[in-house]
Amino acid sequence: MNIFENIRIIIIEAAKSFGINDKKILDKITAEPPKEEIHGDISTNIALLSSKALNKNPRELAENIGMLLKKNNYIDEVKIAGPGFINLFLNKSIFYECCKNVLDLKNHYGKSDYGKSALVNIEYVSANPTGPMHIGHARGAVFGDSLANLLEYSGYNVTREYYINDAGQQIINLARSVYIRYIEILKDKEPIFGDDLYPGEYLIPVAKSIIDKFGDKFISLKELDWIEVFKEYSINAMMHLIRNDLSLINIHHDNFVSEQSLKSNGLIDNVVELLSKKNSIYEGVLEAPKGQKNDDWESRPQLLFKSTLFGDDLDRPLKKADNTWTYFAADAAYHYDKYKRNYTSIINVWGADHGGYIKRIEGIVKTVSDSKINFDVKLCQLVNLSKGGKPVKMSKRAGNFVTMKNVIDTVGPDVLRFIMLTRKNDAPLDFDLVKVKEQSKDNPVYYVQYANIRINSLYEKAKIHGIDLRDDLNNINFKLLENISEINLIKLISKWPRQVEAAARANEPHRITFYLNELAGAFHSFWSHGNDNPSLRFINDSNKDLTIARLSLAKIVKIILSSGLSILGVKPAEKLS
RNA sequence: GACUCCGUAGCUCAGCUGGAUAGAGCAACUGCCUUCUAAGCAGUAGGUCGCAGGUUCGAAUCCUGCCGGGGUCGCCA
Repeated sequence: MNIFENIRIIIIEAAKSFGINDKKILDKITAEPPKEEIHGDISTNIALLSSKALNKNPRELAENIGMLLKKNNYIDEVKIAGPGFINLFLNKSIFYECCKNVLDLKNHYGKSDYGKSALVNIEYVSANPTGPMHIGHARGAVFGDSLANLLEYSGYNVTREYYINDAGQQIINLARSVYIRYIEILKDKEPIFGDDLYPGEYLIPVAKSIIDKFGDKFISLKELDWIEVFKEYSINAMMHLIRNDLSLINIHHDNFVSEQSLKSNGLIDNVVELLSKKNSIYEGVLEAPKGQKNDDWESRPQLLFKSTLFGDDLDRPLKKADNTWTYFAADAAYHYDKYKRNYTSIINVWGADHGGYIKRIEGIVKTVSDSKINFDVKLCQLVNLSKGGKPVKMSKRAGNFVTMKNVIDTVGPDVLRFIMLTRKNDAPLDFDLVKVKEQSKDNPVYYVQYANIRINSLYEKAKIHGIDLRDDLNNINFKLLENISEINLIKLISKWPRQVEAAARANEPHRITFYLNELAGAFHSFWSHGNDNPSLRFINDSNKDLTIARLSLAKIVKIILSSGLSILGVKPAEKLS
């Protein structure tokens, strides 16, 4: 039950009876909570939107529509304000019905069929298989996974996908790095790594596993003869490592797509053929890059995609000088493949450093789909890691970068996931390894979790009074909840479904975090009133009906906390640690 | 130089895809512990929404141009 949607339907009916049938206007009619409480529970812009079409003064029209709306049982009072807003003051009964609805639906309250089972593909993480995940990867991973949860919760059919960059130079470098470790072990030789290689010790076990299987047969062979074996073993080992890291924060992709497989199964040829048919590629010569000296720039005709048609500053090459495909060509094939798999929406979660890459891929998606599918790229900004206020410096060259696993070992998976969603994706995020573990109201994780812990303690207290909140209670009289703090809490509860929908529409899971913070705040607020005024405590020995109503309210909060946290991928804390 | 994100209270940030007198939390100040856990709550104060135009009934939000900050800009992946 979404009371805002219910009231909106009533308003639309009213609009129709005033002769407003233009779908464009009807679709724009809002029923939303006003910023200020004194303006009522729901505000609608219907009069402002339709005054022109009806050729009437908006305030006068608002008066007339308002009189009609007032006849509805759920609407106690109607006030016209400003240029022609209609403010509705709802009868409390609708909010009490909403409470009952939550208890009936339990963790289904807030779920919707908003997405109408549309197929959505979310590609996230896609870390290069050259080493363990570091803390920067974690943000995109958590964001993407929570977005997937959010969209599933909102009725979409979601595929969680990982694109494995298992081709190209970096994989050769990876294989060479493992070979150096191989030689190190077999010949007891000090390893020397070039600039592009990977000196991390995590490659030693990979070399060992190759020795276990093949012995020392590669020592005397030329690179050409060992490189493929080393590539395969290294990629498999690194993907195993990454999947293991991901499972620590409960991330499991449905589908892994290999860049190499796109190259070998001819999909690139297919997409190039299609782009050619659509007249989107040509043989051309790019200008030398501006603003930087041309060290080895060579002007030559090459196969280009017309990405400038989509706002890119250059048309982008599909083939390198050695006649092999570029990374972009493979990625074009990858997105063509997604299109062919019938997704209606494609969402990519990338690091902010890939911002310049959006337009060319958007161009590909638009071209191959004739602009028929939704395409959205969510960029995640940097994570500034610190420890007790001191920045943690990371340098890959020195090899002292902080891995995601390090952080999980320090703060736990739930804290990591929660904190990663305390900022919107395009804002930088501060992550302090000490602060996130503080048990104080400054720490949003504990603020929210503590609400759940308090409710758990209520469950225990209730048992002593012979009430088992795990059961479905009958005859709950929500009307007894009349205190302003209770009403505020109930009103916030009634907003949950529309918050979920707004978050899903914007692809912004952080809104769930902010809502939960607000919900926890409203709960703490009421709880504390019990300190000042014993008659406002949840458990009231002299009034069992009131006690049951209040405990049910607590149960409702627990249900929503649990739903919200499950979208974030965080387990509710059951007690203080 | 181009592209992109950001600029909102002293600090950290929200702001429901255009709504009303712009909101939280820190920090500051004032109260609240014989308690269902004070790991919390109530209250006070704090603003030219970077600047200037434009679009309309109405702009923090959309458009244009500046100013300031971050990021990106390979035949790398």
